[in-house]
Amino acid sequence: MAPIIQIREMAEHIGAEVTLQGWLYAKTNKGRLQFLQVRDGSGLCQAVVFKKNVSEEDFAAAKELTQESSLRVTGKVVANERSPGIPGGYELDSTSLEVVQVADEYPIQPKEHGVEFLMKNRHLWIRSSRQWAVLRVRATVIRALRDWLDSHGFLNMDTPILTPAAAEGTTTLFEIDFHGEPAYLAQTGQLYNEANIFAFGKVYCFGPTFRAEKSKTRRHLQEFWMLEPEIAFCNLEQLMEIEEEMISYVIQRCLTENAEELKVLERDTASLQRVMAPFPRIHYDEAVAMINAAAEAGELVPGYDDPVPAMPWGEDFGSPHETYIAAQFDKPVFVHHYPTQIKAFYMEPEPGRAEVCRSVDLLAPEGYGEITGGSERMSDPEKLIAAIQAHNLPMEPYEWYVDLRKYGSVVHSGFGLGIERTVSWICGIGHLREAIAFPRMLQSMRP
RNA sequence: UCCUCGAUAGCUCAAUUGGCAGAGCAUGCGGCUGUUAACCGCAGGGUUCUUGGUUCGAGUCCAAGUCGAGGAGCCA
Repeated sequence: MAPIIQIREMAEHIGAEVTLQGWLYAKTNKGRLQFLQVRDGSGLCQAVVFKKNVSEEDFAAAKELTQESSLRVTGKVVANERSPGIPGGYELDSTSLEVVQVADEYPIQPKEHGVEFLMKNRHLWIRSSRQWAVLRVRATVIRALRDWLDSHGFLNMDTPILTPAAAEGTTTLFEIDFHGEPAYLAQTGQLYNEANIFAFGKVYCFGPTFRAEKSKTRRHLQEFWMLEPEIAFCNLEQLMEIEEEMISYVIQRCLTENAEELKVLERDTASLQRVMAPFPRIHYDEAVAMINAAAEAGELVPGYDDPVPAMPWGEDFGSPHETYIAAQFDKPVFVHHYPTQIKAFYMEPEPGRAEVCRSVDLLAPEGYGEITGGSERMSDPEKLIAAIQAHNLPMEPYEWYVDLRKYGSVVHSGFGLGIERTVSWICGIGHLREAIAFPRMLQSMRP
Protein backbone atom coordinates (compact mmCIF):
# COMPACT_ATOMS: atom_id res chain seq x y z
CA MET A 1 0.00 0.00 0.00
CA ALA A 2 1.33 3.40 -0.98
CA PRO A 3 1.41 5.95 1.85
CA ILE A 4 -1.31 8.62 1.92
CA ILE A 5 0.31 12.03 1.72
CA GLN A 6 -0.84 15.64 1.64
CA ILE A 7 -0.41 17.57 -1.59
CA ARG A 8 1.52 20.24 0.30
CA GLU A 9 4.32 17.71 0.89
CA MET A 10 4.55 16.41 -2.69
CA ALA A 11 8.10 17.74 -3.13
CA GLU A 12 9.38 15.39 -0.44
CA HIS A 13 8.12 12.33 -2.32
CA ILE A 14 9.49 12.74 -5.85
CA GLY A 15 9.87 9.34 -7.48
CA ALA A 16 7.82 7.59 -4.79
CA GLU A 17 4.47 5.87 -5.15
CA VAL A 18 1.86 7.68 -3.02
CA THR A 19 -1.89 7.99 -2.59
CA LEU A 20 -3.74 11.30 -2.60
CA GLN A 21 -7.26 11.54 -1.23
CA GLY A 22 -9.47 14.46 -2.02
CA TRP A 23 -11.94 15.97 -4.44
CA LEU A 24 -11.96 16.61 -8.15
CA TYR A 25 -11.54 20.35 -8.73
CA ALA A 26 -11.51 20.22 -12.52
CA LYS A 27 -10.90 17.73 -15.28
CA THR A 28 -9.63 17.77 -18.84
CA ASN A 29 -10.43 14.74 -20.95
CA LYS A 30 -8.16 14.21 -23.96
CA GLY A 31 -9.44 10.82 -25.07
CA ARG A 32 -6.79 8.33 -23.99
CA LEU A 33 -5.39 10.84 -21.52
CA GLN A 34 -7.17 12.55 -18.65
CA PHE A 35 -5.94 15.33 -16.38
CA LEU A 36 -7.59 15.32 -12.96
CA GLN A 37 -7.10 18.41 -10.80
CA VAL A 38 -7.31 16.97 -7.30
CA ARG A 39 -7.52 19.12 -4.18
CA ASP A 40 -7.11 17.68 -0.71
CA GLY A 41 -7.39 20.76 1.49
CA SER A 42 -3.64 21.27 1.69
CA GLY A 43 -3.19 22.05 -1.99
CA LEU A 44 -4.05 21.20 -5.56
CA CYS A 45 -2.35 18.58 -7.71
CA GLN A 46 -2.78 17.30 -11.23
CA ALA A 47 -3.17 13.53 -11.49
CA VAL A 48 -2.39 12.34 -14.99
CA VAL A 49 -4.35 9.26 -16.06
CA PHE A 50 -2.97 7.58 -19.19
CA LYS A 51 -5.16 4.84 -20.59
CA LYS A 52 -2.25 2.42 -20.90
CA ASN A 53 -1.06 2.99 -17.30
CA VAL A 54 -4.27 2.04 -15.48
CA SER A 55 -6.85 -0.74 -15.66
CA GLU A 56 -9.83 -0.53 -18.03
CA GLU A 57 -12.16 -0.10 -15.04
CA ASP A 58 -10.10 2.68 -13.46
CA PHE A 59 -9.86 4.57 -16.73
CA ALA A 60 -13.62 4.32 -17.23
CA ALA A 61 -14.19 5.40 -13.61
CA ALA A 62 -12.03 8.49 -14.11
CA LYS A 63 -14.12 9.39 -17.14
CA GLU A 64 -17.28 9.33 -14.99
CA LEU A 65 -15.89 11.70 -12.38
CA THR A 66 -17.78 14.97 -12.05
CA GLN A 67 -16.58 18.19 -10.43
CA GLU A 68 -16.19 17.74 -6.65
CA SER A 69 -16.42 13.94 -6.78
CA SER A 70 -14.43 12.39 -3.93
CA LEU A 71 -11.63 9.99 -4.79
CA ARG A 72 -8.36 8.35 -3.89
CA VAL A 73 -5.70 8.23 -6.55
CA THR A 74 -2.40 6.38 -6.42
CA GLY A 75 0.65 6.93 -8.57
CA LYS A 76 4.22 8.11 -8.82
CA VAL A 77 5.15 11.68 -7.90
CA VAL A 78 6.85 13.38 -10.85
CA ALA A 79 8.42 16.84 -11.01
CA ASN A 80 7.16 18.60 -14.12
CA GLU A 81 7.42 22.32 -14.81
CA ARG A 82 4.22 22.26 -16.86
CA SER A 83 2.09 20.97 -14.01
CA PRO A 84 -0.41 23.40 -12.59
CA GLY A 85 -1.26 23.19 -8.90
CA ILE A 86 -0.76 24.60 -5.44
CA PRO A 87 2.16 24.30 -5.23
CA GLY A 88 2.72 23.84 -8.96
CA GLY A 89 5.49 21.86 -10.60
CA TYR A 90 4.51 18.36 -9.44
CA GLU A 91 2.06 15.84 -10.76
CA LEU A 92 0.94 12.32 -10.05
CA ASP A 93 1.52 9.72 -12.74
CA SER A 94 -1.51 7.62 -11.83
CA THR A 95 -1.54 3.84 -11.58
CA SER A 96 -4.88 3.29 -9.88
CA LEU A 97 -7.98 5.15 -8.83
CA GLU A 98 -10.78 4.65 -6.34
CA VAL A 99 -13.97 6.67 -6.70
CA VAL A 100 -15.51 7.36 -3.30
CA GLN A 101 -18.54 9.22 -4.58
CA VAL A 102 -19.57 10.64 -7.93
CA ALA A 103 -20.84 14.12 -7.06
CA ASP A 104 -24.15 15.56 -8.22
CA GLU A 105 -23.95 18.42 -10.69
CA TYR A 106 -21.92 21.08 -8.86
CA PRO A 107 -23.30 24.62 -9.00
CA ILE A 108 -20.05 26.57 -8.84
CA GLN A 109 -18.03 26.52 -12.03
CA PRO A 110 -14.41 27.58 -12.48
CA LYS A 111 -15.52 30.94 -13.94
CA GLU A 112 -17.04 34.27 -12.92
CA HIS A 113 -20.11 34.23 -10.70
CA GLY A 114 -22.18 36.90 -9.02
CA VAL A 115 -21.89 37.75 -5.32
CA GLU A 116 -25.47 36.81 -4.49
CA PHE A 117 -25.10 33.36 -6.02
CA LEU A 118 -21.75 32.75 -4.36
CA MET A 119 -22.97 33.85 -0.94
CA LYS A 120 -26.00 31.58 -1.24
CA ASN A 121 -23.51 28.79 -1.90
CA ARG A 122 -20.98 29.88 0.70
CA HIS A 123 -20.85 26.33 2.11
CA LEU A 124 -19.47 25.22 -1.26
CA TRP A 125 -17.68 28.43 -2.24
CA ILE A 126 -15.08 27.94 0.50
CA ARG A 127 -13.73 25.04 -1.58
CA SER A 128 -12.76 27.43 -4.40
CA SER A 129 -9.07 28.22 -4.51
CA ARG A 130 -9.32 31.94 -3.76
CA GLN A 131 -11.59 31.39 -0.77
CA TRP A 132 -9.46 28.50 0.38
CA ALA A 133 -6.38 30.73 0.20
CA VAL A 134 -7.98 33.58 2.18
CA LEU A 135 -9.17 31.29 4.95
CA ARG A 136 -5.76 29.67 5.22
CA VAL A 137 -4.17 33.11 5.55
CA ARG A 138 -6.72 33.86 8.27
CA ALA A 139 -5.56 30.80 10.18
CA THR A 140 -1.95 31.94 9.86
CA VAL A 141 -2.81 35.44 11.06
CA ILE A 142 -4.49 34.04 14.16
CA ARG A 143 -1.67 31.58 14.82
CA ALA A 144 0.98 34.28 14.38
CA LEU A 145 -0.84 36.73 16.65
CA ARG A 146 -1.08 34.13 19.39
CA ASP A 147 2.55 33.08 18.92
CA TRP A 148 3.78 36.65 19.19
CA LEU A 149 1.72 37.42 22.27
CA ASP A 150 2.45 34.11 23.98
CA SER A 151 6.19 34.61 23.47
CA HIS A 152 6.09 38.21 24.75
CA GLY A 153 4.69 37.48 28.18
CA PHE A 154 0.98 37.84 27.42
CA LEU A 155 -1.54 35.47 28.94
CA ASN A 156 -4.62 34.43 27.01
CA MET A 157 -7.74 35.19 29.04
CA ASP A 158 -11.23 34.50 27.76
CA THR A 159 -13.79 37.22 28.44
CA PRO A 160 -17.57 36.79 28.58
CA ILE A 161 -19.79 36.96 25.52
CA LEU A 162 -22.98 37.52 27.53
CA THR A 163 -22.70 40.92 29.17
CA PRO A 164 -25.09 43.00 31.26
CA ALA A 165 -24.26 46.44 29.90
CA ALA A 166 -22.81 48.30 26.99
CA ALA A 167 -19.07 48.67 27.32
CA GLU A 168 -18.92 51.81 25.25
CA GLY A 169 -22.54 52.89 25.42
CA THR A 170 -22.72 54.12 21.86
CA THR A 171 -22.88 51.21 19.47
CA THR A 172 -25.99 49.20 18.81
CA LEU A 173 -25.99 45.91 20.65
CA PHE A 174 -27.75 42.60 20.12
CA GLU A 175 -30.10 42.22 23.05
CA ILE A 176 -30.99 38.79 24.39
CA ASP A 177 -33.14 37.51 27.23
CA PHE A 178 -31.01 36.36 30.17
CA HIS A 179 -33.73 34.63 32.20
CA GLY A 180 -35.93 37.69 32.25
CA GLU A 181 -33.11 40.19 32.50
CA PRO A 182 -31.84 41.98 29.38
CA ALA A 183 -28.31 41.02 28.37
CA TYR A 184 -26.19 41.82 25.37
CA LEU A 185 -23.77 40.02 23.11
CA ALA A 186 -20.32 41.37 23.80
CA GLN A 187 -18.90 44.09 21.61
CA THR A 188 -15.57 43.99 23.44
CA GLY A 189 -13.79 42.12 26.22
CA GLN A 190 -11.79 45.17 27.19
CA LEU A 191 -13.34 46.03 30.54
CA TYR A 192 -12.83 42.48 31.77
CA ASN A 193 -9.30 42.51 30.44
CA GLU A 194 -8.61 45.58 32.51
CA ALA A 195 -9.49 43.47 35.53
CA ASN A 196 -7.32 40.64 34.21
CA ILE A 197 -4.15 42.72 33.92
CA PHE A 198 -4.16 43.44 37.65
CA ALA A 199 -3.95 39.69 38.16
CA PHE A 200 -1.71 38.73 35.23
CA GLY A 201 0.11 41.84 33.99
CA LYS A 202 -0.21 41.40 30.26
CA VAL A 203 -3.21 39.62 28.76
CA TYR A 204 -5.17 39.23 25.56
CA CYS A 205 -8.58 37.93 24.68
CA PHE A 206 -9.63 36.64 21.32
CA GLY A 207 -13.15 35.86 20.28
CA PRO A 208 -16.23 36.89 18.36
CA THR A 209 -17.78 40.29 18.94
CA PHE A 210 -21.18 41.50 17.84
CA ARG A 211 -22.37 44.82 16.46
CA ALA A 212 -25.99 45.32 15.49
CA GLU A 213 -25.11 48.34 13.36
CA LYS A 214 -27.11 49.03 10.23
CA SER A 215 -23.86 49.05 8.31
CA LYS A 216 -23.96 47.64 4.84
CA THR A 217 -20.51 48.15 3.43
CA ARG A 218 -17.47 46.07 2.52
CA ARG A 219 -15.87 47.04 5.83
CA HIS A 220 -18.56 45.79 8.22
CA LEU A 221 -19.85 42.54 9.62
CA GLN A 222 -22.44 41.93 12.32
CA GLU A 223 -20.20 39.30 13.88
CA PHE A 224 -16.44 39.65 13.69
CA TRP A 225 -13.42 38.34 15.55
CA MET A 226 -11.34 40.69 17.62
CA LEU A 227 -8.03 40.31 19.36
CA GLU A 228 -7.67 42.57 22.39
CA PRO A 229 -4.35 42.86 24.23
CA GLU A 230 -4.30 44.85 27.47
CA ILE A 231 -1.11 45.76 29.29
CA ALA A 232 -0.35 47.05 32.81
CA PHE A 233 2.38 49.65 33.25
CA CYS A 234 2.04 50.67 29.63
CA ASN A 235 1.45 54.13 28.22
CA LEU A 236 0.28 55.24 24.78
CA GLU A 237 3.76 55.41 23.26
CA GLN A 238 4.63 51.91 24.50
CA LEU A 239 1.32 50.65 23.18
CA MET A 240 2.14 51.81 19.66
CA GLU A 241 5.46 49.97 19.83
CA ILE A 242 3.68 46.76 20.79
CA GLU A 243 1.18 47.15 17.96
CA GLU A 244 3.74 47.77 15.26
CA GLU A 245 6.02 44.95 16.40
CA MET A 246 3.15 42.48 16.54
CA ILE A 247 1.68 43.44 13.18
CA SER A 248 5.05 43.43 11.41
CA TYR A 249 5.62 39.94 12.77
CA VAL A 250 2.24 38.71 11.53
CA ILE A 251 2.79 40.10 8.03
CA GLN A 252 6.21 38.50 7.75
CA ARG A 253 4.84 35.15 8.94
CA CYS A 254 2.15 35.27 6.25
CA LEU A 255 4.71 36.12 3.59
CA THR A 256 6.78 33.06 4.44
CA GLU A 257 4.06 30.58 5.41
CA ASN A 258 1.42 31.55 2.86
CA ALA A 259 3.51 32.32 -0.22
CA GLU A 260 1.42 29.87 -2.25
CA GLU A 261 -1.86 31.29 -0.99
CA LEU A 262 -0.79 34.87 -1.72
CA LYS A 263 0.19 33.73 -5.21
CA VAL A 264 -3.30 32.27 -5.72
CA LEU A 265 -4.70 35.63 -4.60
CA GLU A 266 -2.32 37.48 -6.95
CA ARG A 267 -1.39 39.71 -4.01
CA ASP A 268 1.29 42.32 -4.59
CA THR A 269 3.65 41.20 -1.84
CA ALA A 270 6.06 44.13 -2.27
CA SER A 271 3.66 46.38 -0.35
CA LEU A 272 3.45 43.80 2.44
CA GLN A 273 7.22 43.44 2.62
CA ARG A 274 7.45 47.14 3.51
CA VAL A 275 5.36 46.55 6.63
CA MET A 276 8.16 46.66 9.18
CA ALA A 277 8.24 48.61 12.44
CA PRO A 278 8.36 51.49 13.10
CA PHE A 279 5.17 52.80 11.54
CA PRO A 280 4.62 56.52 10.93
CA ARG A 281 2.73 58.39 13.68
CA ILE A 282 0.65 61.49 13.17
CA HIS A 283 -1.26 63.59 15.67
CA TYR A 284 -5.00 64.14 15.09
CA ASP A 285 -4.25 67.90 14.69
CA GLU A 286 -1.84 67.05 11.89
CA ALA A 287 -4.32 64.68 10.21
CA VAL A 288 -7.05 67.33 10.20
CA ALA A 289 -4.61 69.84 8.70
CA MET A 290 -3.63 67.36 5.97
CA ILE A 291 -7.28 66.66 5.15
CA ASN A 292 -8.22 70.33 4.97
CA ALA A 293 -5.19 71.15 2.84
CA ALA A 294 -6.23 68.38 0.45
CA ALA A 295 -9.82 69.59 0.46
CA GLU A 296 -8.70 73.13 -0.37
CA ALA A 297 -6.52 71.85 -3.20
CA GLY A 298 -9.48 69.88 -4.56
CA GLU A 299 -7.72 66.53 -4.27
CA LEU A 300 -9.78 63.41 -4.88
CA VAL A 301 -10.17 60.57 -2.41
CA PRO A 302 -7.85 57.83 -3.72
CA GLY A 303 -9.93 55.24 -5.54
CA TYR A 304 -13.04 57.42 -5.68
CA ASP A 305 -14.30 60.21 -7.92
CA ASP A 306 -15.24 62.42 -4.99
CA PRO A 307 -13.11 65.25 -3.63
CA VAL A 308 -11.72 65.04 -0.09
CA PRO A 309 -14.34 66.78 2.08
CA ALA A 310 -13.16 69.47 4.48
CA MET A 311 -13.75 68.86 8.20
CA PRO A 312 -13.78 70.96 11.37
CA TRP A 313 -11.40 70.14 14.20
CA GLY A 314 -13.17 68.03 16.83
CA GLU A 315 -15.10 65.67 14.58
CA ASP A 316 -14.34 62.06 13.87
CA PHE A 317 -12.97 61.10 10.47
CA GLY A 318 -15.38 59.93 7.85
CA SER A 319 -14.56 57.04 5.64
CA PRO A 320 -13.14 59.27 2.84
CA HIS A 321 -10.88 61.04 5.38
CA GLU A 322 -9.45 57.79 6.62
CA THR A 323 -8.84 56.59 3.08
CA TYR A 324 -7.07 59.83 2.20
CA ILE A 325 -4.81 59.79 5.27
CA ALA A 326 -3.87 56.13 4.86
CA ALA A 327 -3.01 56.68 1.19
CA GLN A 328 -0.36 59.26 2.11
CA PHE A 329 1.82 56.49 3.60
CA ASP A 330 3.13 53.20 2.26
CA LYS A 331 2.96 51.55 5.68
CA PRO A 332 0.16 51.41 8.22
CA VAL A 333 -0.09 54.78 9.98
CA PHE A 334 -0.92 55.58 13.59
CA VAL A 335 -3.27 58.50 14.18
CA HIS A 336 -3.16 59.47 17.85
CA HIS A 337 -4.70 61.99 20.27
CA TYR A 338 -8.26 62.11 18.98
CA PRO A 339 -10.65 64.64 20.54
CA THR A 340 -11.82 63.42 23.94
CA GLN A 341 -15.48 64.12 23.20
CA ILE A 342 -15.70 61.68 20.26
CA LYS A 343 -14.01 58.81 22.07
CA ALA A 344 -15.11 56.39 24.77
CA PHE A 345 -15.38 57.56 28.38
CA TYR A 346 -12.49 55.45 29.69
CA MET A 347 -9.74 57.04 27.61
CA GLU A 348 -7.12 59.09 29.47
CA PRO A 349 -7.14 62.80 28.58
CA GLU A 350 -3.78 64.29 27.62
CA PRO A 351 -2.31 66.09 30.66
CA GLY A 352 -2.47 69.83 30.12
CA ARG A 353 -4.69 69.46 27.06
CA ALA A 354 -7.87 67.69 28.13
CA GLU A 355 -9.67 68.22 24.81
CA VAL A 356 -7.62 65.41 23.29
CA CYS A 357 -7.14 61.94 24.74
CA ARG A 358 -4.36 59.38 24.69
CA SER A 359 -5.98 57.25 21.99
CA VAL A 360 -4.60 55.75 18.81
CA ASP A 361 -6.03 54.12 15.70
CA LEU A 362 -3.96 52.25 13.14
CA LEU A 363 -4.98 52.77 9.53
CA ALA A 364 -3.97 50.12 7.02
CA PRO A 365 -2.67 51.16 3.60
CA GLU A 366 -4.47 50.62 0.31
CA GLY A 367 -7.87 51.68 1.63
CA TYR A 368 -8.37 48.86 4.12
CA GLY A 369 -9.29 51.26 6.89
CA GLU A 370 -8.93 51.12 10.63
CA ILE A 371 -7.50 47.80 11.74
CA THR A 372 -6.79 48.61 15.37
CA GLY A 373 -8.19 51.05 17.87
CA GLY A 374 -6.77 51.55 21.34
CA SER A 375 -5.85 53.91 24.10
CA GLU A 376 -4.28 54.55 27.42
CA ARG A 377 -7.04 53.93 29.97
CA MET A 378 -8.11 56.33 32.68
CA SER A 379 -6.35 55.23 35.88
CA ASP A 380 -7.67 57.70 38.46
CA PRO A 381 -10.92 56.59 40.14
CA GLU A 382 -12.29 60.10 40.70
CA LYS A 383 -11.72 61.14 37.10
CA LEU A 384 -13.28 57.88 35.88
CA ILE A 385 -16.42 58.41 37.95
CA ALA A 386 -16.68 61.94 36.58
CA ALA A 387 -16.31 60.62 33.01
CA ILE A 388 -19.03 58.00 33.50
CA GLN A 389 -21.36 60.68 34.81
CA ALA A 390 -20.44 63.08 32.01
CA HIS A 391 -21.42 60.42 29.47
CA ASN A 392 -24.76 59.88 31.25
CA LEU A 393 -23.95 56.24 31.90
CA PRO A 394 -25.49 54.38 34.86
CA MET A 395 -23.05 54.02 37.75
CA GLU A 396 -24.06 50.60 39.06
CA PRO A 397 -22.77 48.40 36.19
CA TYR A 398 -19.39 50.13 36.33
CA GLU A 399 -18.78 49.87 40.06
CA TRP A 400 -16.43 46.92 39.71
CA TYR A 401 -14.65 48.72 36.89
CA VAL A 402 -14.03 51.77 39.07
CA ASP A 403 -12.91 49.40 41.83
CA LEU A 404 -9.90 48.39 39.71
CA ARG A 405 -8.58 51.94 40.15
CA LYS A 406 -8.77 51.76 43.93
CA TYR A 407 -6.47 48.82 44.56
CA GLY A 408 -3.09 49.50 43.07
CA SER A 409 -4.04 51.54 40.02
CA VAL A 410 -1.35 51.84 37.35
CA VAL A 411 -1.02 53.38 33.92
CA HIS A 412 -2.34 50.81 31.46
CA SER A 413 -3.28 50.57 27.81
CA GLY A 414 -4.80 48.21 25.31
CA PHE A 415 -6.19 47.91 21.82
CA GLY A 416 -8.48 45.82 19.67
CA LEU A 417 -7.50 44.37 16.32
CA GLY A 418 -10.17 43.32 13.83
CA ILE A 419 -9.19 39.97 12.35
CA GLU A 420 -11.28 40.19 9.19
CA ARG A 421 -9.99 43.62 8.29
CA THR A 422 -6.42 42.50 8.86
CA VAL A 423 -6.94 39.37 6.74
CA SER A 424 -8.65 41.38 3.97
CA TRP A 425 -5.72 43.76 3.87
CA ILE A 426 -3.10 41.01 3.79
CA CYS A 427 -5.01 39.11 1.10
CA GLY A 428 -5.90 42.21 -0.89
CA ILE A 429 -9.56 41.25 -1.12
CA GLY A 430 -12.37 43.71 -1.62
CA HIS A 431 -14.86 42.65 1.03
CA LEU A 432 -14.75 41.44 4.65
CA ARG A 433 -17.32 38.73 3.89
CA GLU A 434 -14.57 36.65 2.26
CA ALA A 435 -12.28 36.87 5.30
CA ILE A 436 -14.48 34.61 7.46
CA ALA A 437 -15.95 31.26 6.50
CA PHE A 438 -19.55 32.09 7.28
CA PRO A 439 -20.04 35.86 7.49
CA ARG A 440 -22.94 37.43 9.37
CA MET A 441 -24.08 40.56 7.60
CA LEU A 442 -27.01 42.91 7.74
CA GLN A 443 -29.97 40.87 6.45
CA SER A 444 -27.87 37.83 5.69
CA MET A 445 -26.94 34.94 7.95
CA ARG A 446 -27.46 31.87 5.74
CA PRO A 447 -25.74 29.53 5.34
C1' U B 1 -32.10 55.60 8.00
C1' C B 2 -30.48 57.99 3.32
C1' C B 3 -28.31 58.01 -1.90
C1' U B 4 -27.11 55.22 -6.51
C1' C B 5 -27.46 50.85 -9.48
C1' G B 6 -29.44 46.07 -10.70
C1' A B 7 -32.97 41.42 -11.36
C1' U B 8 -33.69 37.51 -18.74
C1' A B 9 -31.74 29.48 -19.31
C1' G B 10 -28.29 25.92 -13.69
C1' C B 11 -24.21 30.17 -14.02
C1' U B 12 -22.30 34.87 -16.54
C1' C B 13 -24.51 38.04 -19.78
C1' A B 14 -26.85 40.05 -24.73
C1' A B 15 -31.50 41.49 -27.08
C1' U B 16 -31.14 48.62 -31.72
C1' U B 17 -36.81 53.34 -31.45
C1' G B 18 -41.77 49.11 -27.99
C1' G B 19 -42.01 44.30 -33.03
C1' C B 20 -40.11 36.09 -33.76
C1' A B 21 -36.16 34.86 -26.51
C1' G B 22 -30.08 34.78 -27.98
C1' A B 23 -24.73 33.47 -26.88
C1' G B 24 -20.76 31.43 -23.90
C1' C B 25 -20.05 28.22 -19.90
C1' A B 26 -22.33 24.06 -17.32
C1' U B 27 -25.25 19.30 -18.47
C1' G B 28 -25.99 14.71 -21.97
C1' C B 29 -23.89 12.01 -26.37
C1' G B 30 -19.56 11.49 -29.83
C1' G B 31 -14.11 12.71 -30.99
C1' C B 32 -9.03 13.87 -29.45
C1' U B 33 -1.76 11.45 -25.76
C1' G B 34 0.03 17.46 -22.52
C1' U B 35 -4.61 19.92 -20.96
C1' U B 36 -4.02 24.74 -17.69
C1' A B 37 -11.46 28.44 -17.11
C1' A B 38 -8.72 23.04 -23.33
C1' C B 39 -10.72 22.35 -28.17
C1' C B 40 -14.24 20.30 -32.28
C1' G B 41 -19.38 18.28 -33.60
C1' C B 42 -24.55 17.28 -32.06
C1' A B 43 -28.64 17.73 -28.41
C1' G B 44 -31.79 19.28 -24.39
C1' G B 45 -32.71 23.55 -21.42
C1' G B 46 -37.19 30.05 -20.51
C1' U B 47 -43.62 31.95 -15.56
C1' U B 48 -37.70 37.67 -18.78
C1' C B 49 -38.39 38.91 -9.87
C1' U B 50 -43.95 40.02 -8.35
C1' U B 51 -48.48 42.82 -8.98
C1' G B 52 -50.99 46.46 -11.63
C1' G B 53 -51.03 50.05 -15.77
C1' U B 54 -50.12 52.28 -20.97
C1' U B 55 -50.22 49.97 -26.00
C1' C B 56 -52.52 46.54 -31.82
C1' G B 57 -48.10 44.62 -29.41
C1' A B 58 -43.90 45.16 -23.25
C1' G B 59 -37.68 41.74 -21.52
C1' U B 60 -37.87 47.00 -23.10
C1' C B 61 -42.23 52.43 -21.03
C1' C B 62 -45.00 53.95 -16.10
C1' A B 63 -46.38 52.87 -10.69
C1' A B 64 -45.95 50.03 -6.29
C1' G B 65 -43.54 46.05 -3.95
C1' U B 66 -39.71 42.10 -3.07
C1' C B 67 -34.74 40.69 -3.27
C1' G B 68 -29.61 41.87 -4.23
C1' A B 69 -25.13 45.09 -4.96
C1' G B 70 -22.18 49.59 -4.03
C1' G B 71 -21.75 53.97 -1.07
C1' A B 72 -22.88 57.50 3.28
C1' G B 73 -23.36 57.65 8.54
C1' C B 74 -21.22 54.46 12.62
C1' C B 75 -17.27 51.44 13.56
C1' A B 76 -12.83 47.02 14.06
